[in-house]
Formats: sequence, structure tokens, C-alpha cells
Amino acid sequence: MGEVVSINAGMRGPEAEARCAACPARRSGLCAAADTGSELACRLGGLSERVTLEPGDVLVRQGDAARHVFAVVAGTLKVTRVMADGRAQISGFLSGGELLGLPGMECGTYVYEAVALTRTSVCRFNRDRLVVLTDDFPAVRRRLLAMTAGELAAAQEQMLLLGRKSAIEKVASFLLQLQAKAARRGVGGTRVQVPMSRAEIGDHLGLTIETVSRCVSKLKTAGSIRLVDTHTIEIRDPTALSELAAAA
Amino acid sequence: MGEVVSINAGMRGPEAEARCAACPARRSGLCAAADTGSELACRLGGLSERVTLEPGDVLVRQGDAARHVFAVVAGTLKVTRVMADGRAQISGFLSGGELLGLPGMECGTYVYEAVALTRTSVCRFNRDRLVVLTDDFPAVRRRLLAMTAGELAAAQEQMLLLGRKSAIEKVASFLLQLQAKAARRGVGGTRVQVPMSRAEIGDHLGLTIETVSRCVSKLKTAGSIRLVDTHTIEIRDPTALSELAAAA
DNA sequence: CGATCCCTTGACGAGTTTCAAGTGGCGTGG
DNA sequence: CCACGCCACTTGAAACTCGTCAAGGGATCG
Repeated sequence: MGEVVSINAGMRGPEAEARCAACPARRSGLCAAADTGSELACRLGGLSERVTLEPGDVLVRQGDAARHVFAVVAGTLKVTRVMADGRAQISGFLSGGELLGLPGMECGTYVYEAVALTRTSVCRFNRDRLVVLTDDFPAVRRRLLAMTAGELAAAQEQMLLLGRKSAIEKVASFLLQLQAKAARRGVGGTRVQVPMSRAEIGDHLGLTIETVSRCVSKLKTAGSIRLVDTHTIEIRDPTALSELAAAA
Repeated sequence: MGEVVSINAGMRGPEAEARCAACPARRSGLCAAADTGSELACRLGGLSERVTLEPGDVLVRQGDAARHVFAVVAGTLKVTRVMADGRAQISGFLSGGELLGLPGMECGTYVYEAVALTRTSVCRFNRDRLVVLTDDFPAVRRRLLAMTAGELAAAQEQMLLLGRKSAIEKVASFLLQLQAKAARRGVGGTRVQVPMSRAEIGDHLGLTIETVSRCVSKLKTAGSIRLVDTHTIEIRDPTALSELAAAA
């Protein structure tokens, strides 16, 4: 379990813009608010540092001073809260285009831990300077507010899942969620990459590793899914899964 | 189950300001960003309509067009998501100073239902005009972002509770949460008002009404709490509750 | 080739839900 | 004024889901 591995900092103007132009999260994340070549794009680029993480690397630690906001460029992070006795709850998995670091802005410290699941790269923004930037650019602050609002809606959805769904419903919902998220990033199709371990899925769904495994097996036996390998699942019967997920 | 009961709309300048000056949420909610008598205070006041709700009145319905943002002035609302088969999850209870209506801002419809628990009054802001207002007033948008970020942190806390805590831990946490919230509104002390029914507590904690009742009885027998009446609880041993709550 | 890690599967038991009955407060109507 | 019904809450017993404990399989790595 290492720390941040490589930081590609202090770029100026053209360098930063070149980096942003090639960014896979260019159109989906916070930066979707900025037109390429605009003054805003320039300032956003100058404000950010690119950070690369290896699997297991810790990006933020529970209790650290909250000085940055992060935008995931590629890869996947898990956001975890840990109780004193070790019980953990993964509030979410973040992938390309998503934002990390808004909650806890007022209390000043991160109230969760963020760890890379896969090789991951993120853009790091100084929190205060980002806030100042929003003063000049309405598009950025609207995007920021909209994204945070979206996260809140997702959090409420997750509460419904945690509080009111059975184990198999939770797993079915989770798989569909993974598929939908992948599709939003342009990786459509029936094959879904599952970068997280069974333990991490369990910590996200409020289940044990064994129950997750059993539910996956049950869905497999029912013919709703097929396991290409442990971390690749093919969705064969989306309708059956949807019925189990039984959303809103 | 009625609808919105009374709307006190269309006030201008002095009228609105007088109403705001007397508002109990004046210093805690969104409006804490505005100094009394300032231009901002004037515009905020002019933008808002006061709505009064009786217990059971529905403020927003799942699926309605999301045209407004609400600030709770006094009273308590519950925010619920309902599944097709009737299972419900209350994502939160809102009281004085809290905000409703941010999530779902992008998708355009409310994805939850908000119902008054007690006689409640709220300030209703047109969503679009509020957004425009943030263009002119950095203080408002920072407050808005900070409040949303705070809500997100609370949502994550609730996920930890739902996913990883036992029934008795959930109930203990909930009671402490109620006390803390009351204290923040200036209603300190060991007696806590519990405006919600056992069923509503259950829908918030992911438990059945019977389990909630049993846990309350257990805490009573243990001497940690005392029931003044079903909706007023005296916290006798906060330490014991905290140990059960076993937070962060 | 053994060690380790992660996942799967089985058996058992605890905790929670479900089902059912009982209590107490409160408003209504006789 | 009291009987009655209604509703919310409480309590008990049985059923069930899921967690715990334990063992085994398969992949990866030294």
C-alpha cells in the first residue's frame, strides 16, 4: 500500500492545455464546462496537477486536511469510511469524469479514505483556488453544483439499496449500475468489467464476501449472467436483473 | 394527506425583509450568507415565497418537475424514496435551516417525495432564479455548495449506518443524531423531541417498526434513555449511546 | 512445488423480519 | 360519562435471511 506515486506538476499554459486536450475525461467531468482554447480551459489546466496512482495507493486519508478536490481521469477509486472496530463502508466507486473531495469542504478534513483500485490518474485542484475560479466562471460553478447534486441523488439511491433491498437485489442493482456507468463513459455492451474484489463489493453493498459470492453464483445458475472470469461479467438477461433490482 | 396549504407569495421589498428578519432560520440556512438590510437580503427575500404545511401535507412528489428549491424555516419534513412494491427509504429528516431540492437538479424532476411531519413552514425559491442570483453573489453560491457538500457527508455517514451497523447501533446513532441536530438549532439539553413515528424511524434506519420498538425498549431497560412519552426521549447515558453508535 | 491470495461452497447459528396478539391513549358517539 | 373503535406502539413466538466459521479449489508468484 503505497502513497501517491507520480505527480506531474507545475505545468504552464501550452503544456497543460495539451494535456487537457488529450484527457479522456475532457467532455464528461468538471472540465466539460470549458471550451478548448478558452481562457477558462487555460486557467483550469494551470490550476491542476496530474497524479498517477498504482492499485492500492492511497489518495486521501480519513482525517487529512482537505486541501484538494480531485477529478478522476481514468481508472477507478474506492471511497471508504472505516469505523473504529474496522467495519468499512464503501460509499462509492469513482471512475473517469467523477469528482472527489466536495464533502467535508466545510469541516476542513476528509471524512473518508480514497484508494486506487486499478492504475488510476486524477487531476488535483487546489480547493481554495478552484473556489476562486468559480467566482469568474459561472459555467464551472454550475457544473460543480450539478455534479454534486447528482452525487447526492446517487447517494440517496444507495441508501434505498442498503436499507431496503435483499442481498440478491443489491447485487443485481450493482451489476446494472456498473453497466450503466461504463456505458456513460462510452464503454457500452453486455460485458462489464468488475475491477473490485468481492470484499469491496460487499463493503459497498453492506454484505459479506460470502453472500456476494453466493448471489453471483445464484444469478449465474439462473442464467441472468455469465462469468467470463471473476472480474468480467456478461449480462445475459438484463430484464431479469432489472426486475430484481426493482428500482424506483 | 393534503397538498400545500397556504402560500404567502408575491411580497415585495419591505414586507419580505420584515418576514426574513423574523425568520428563525435566518442565521443557519442559506440566508446566513446575507447581511440584514443588504441588497442580497432584499433580493433573496423577493425571490422567495413562504409556504405552510400541515402534518401529512406533500411538498414535492416523486416525478414532479423540479422547479423549486426549498429552505426549511421551522418544523420537520421527511424525504422519502419509494420502490414500486411499496418499500420505502427515508433518506433524511429536514428541520430548520436545511435545504431541499438540490439533487435532481440536472434530471429536471424530483426523485423523492417530501412530506411534512409536523406543522412546517418553508421558503420556496424558483430554482432558475436562484441560480441566476448566485451569479451576482459569491457568498450565496459558496454557502449553497458548502451545504450540499455537508449533505453529501451526512449521506455517506448514513450509508455506513445502513450498511454496517446493527439494529441497536442504528437506533443509538439516530437518537444522538437527533440530539445533535436539535442542539445546532439551539434546542440543547438531554430531552429530545422525536416528531417521527416508529414506522418512519424504521424507514430511515432500514429496520421494521417492531425492531425499532424493541431496540428502544432495550435502551430503556439498560437505563441509557428514558421515555418521557413516545415522542420525547430523555438521554440519560450519552456515553453508553456513543459507544453503541461507534461512529467513525 | 509450495505458499498465498481470492473466490466458492457448505453447515450452522445469530439477528432481524414476519406474523400475531395485546396494551394504552384518544376521539367519537351513545 | 363511559363504551367503543381506532391507531400507534409494544411484546412474544416462529421463520428466514444473512453472517460466521470452516474447508476446498484455482490462479499467481516466488
